Amino acid sequence: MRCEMIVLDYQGRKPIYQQIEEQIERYIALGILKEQEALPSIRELASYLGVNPNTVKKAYDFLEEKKLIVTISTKGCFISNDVRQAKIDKISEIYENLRRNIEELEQLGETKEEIFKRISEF
Amino acid sequence: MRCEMIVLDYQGRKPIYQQIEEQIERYIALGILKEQEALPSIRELASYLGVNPNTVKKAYDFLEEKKLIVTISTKGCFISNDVRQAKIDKISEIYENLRRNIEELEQLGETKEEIFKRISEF
Amino acid sequence: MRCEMIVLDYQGRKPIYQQIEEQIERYIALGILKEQEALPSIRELASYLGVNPNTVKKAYDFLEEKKLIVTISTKGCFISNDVRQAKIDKISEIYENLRRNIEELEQLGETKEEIFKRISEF
Amino acid sequence: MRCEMIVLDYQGRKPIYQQIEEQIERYIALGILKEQEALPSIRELASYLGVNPNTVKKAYDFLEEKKLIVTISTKGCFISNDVRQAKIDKISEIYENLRRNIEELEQLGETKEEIFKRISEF
DNA sequence: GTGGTCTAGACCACC
DNA sequence: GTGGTCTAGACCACA
Repeated sequence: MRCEMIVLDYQGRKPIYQQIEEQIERYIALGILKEQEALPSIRELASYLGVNPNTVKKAYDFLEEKKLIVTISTKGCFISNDVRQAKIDKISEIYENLRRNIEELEQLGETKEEIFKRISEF
Repeated sequence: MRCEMIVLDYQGRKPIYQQIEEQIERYIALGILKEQEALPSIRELASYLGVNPNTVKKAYDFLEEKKLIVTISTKGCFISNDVRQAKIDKISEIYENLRRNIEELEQLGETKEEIFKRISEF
Repeated sequence: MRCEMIVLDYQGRKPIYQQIEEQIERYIALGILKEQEALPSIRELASYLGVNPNTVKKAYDFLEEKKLIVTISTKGCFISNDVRQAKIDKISEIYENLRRNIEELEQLGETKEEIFKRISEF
Repeated sequence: MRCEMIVLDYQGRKPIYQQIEEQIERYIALGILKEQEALPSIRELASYLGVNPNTVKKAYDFLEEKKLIVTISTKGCFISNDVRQAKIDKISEIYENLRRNIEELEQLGETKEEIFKRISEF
């Protein structure tokens, strides 16, 4: 992974570590980051982004907890061997989002027909 | 508006003032709160919810900024005269959300057909 | 004076009594309200505007203090016999405003020439 | 920005947060505060001025709303990247003021000639 | 009674 | 260290 793939928004409420975490997670789900691929080292990414190494560490820790990456001492961090589940989870998550949005539109008076029409125009 | 219409979740990361704000916004969008209708006074709602008046005031301030309510000093706070635009904006916002979600699903390899199928099952 | 000549803005920070006071003062300076002319009674104006009589009373009191109106018990309130001074004061006040505005424009980098040009285009 | 640049008037009706807000806005318009420049931290300014941190925060919040400053959580508050529009708006606002003042003077019987004469004497 | 302002402090997450 | 949120109260002008 190249450092430039991470873009931070310093305004807004989302913590930096979470932005890093989510962007890497997204790249994995999209297949842009391949299994076993190396990630930049904590200090390299931190230095590139101009943030504290602890912040990058925190992001990597969360990703490791989700089994999306593995840390190999003295070698660095790598995308896990198997990230299929991650992809499936991400898809479910988005569908759940979709469901909630449509529910809300209905409560706001939009009919199922109108909603489908708009969606098919995307 | 009756105080009981607001329900707080003291756990979770969402600030209290934002919970109040979002619930009132939602009631307005749904038409449950009518134009010109009075809101509970800051003190009354704060005391009912067991929170500080400043917290309620902050919620009301944000709603006023969005032109959803007007506050008349020494009289109280009221739903705005014309709340149609707010409803339209809310609907657009959700559709935009929907669009982004579907786009992302496609990037994750889901076909339009699969997506439509899932949606119609909701 | 007719009650409809007073128009209130319930939003905004300016107190009601002060809005009433300033509008009457302005009408006097402009010569729309003539010397010796009768004002509406406190309760009449209050009832028309939908405000508390105390609020109108406060406005009238301030005007009386400035010698712009006189209260004659059991008869009502009238514009004073001589309001020339009021007019002169008002003009001075506006010129002072003008002076401060131009000073500020100069500090913002506008030259005297530019300012004069803009003003003559009004 | 140095704290000493803010001077408060504890008498008078103008709220403290608004005094802070207006002075900073003014320094920005005058170019004394440069784009991207750091502001004093909320705590630092509050402590220097002897006011509550919330009061300073309120001023900063309003400035952020006007897009004059940006706040980066855990880093501090900074003048925005592009502040030109703010300056242009400020100038327009003052010219509009000027226009209304002159209009009013004319209604009070002053001729354009008299007005110009007085202005050129400033 | 109402909202507007402010204090003196607390605790939190983040960096 | 920073800003974000919140408390528990105060006092004020206004109506």
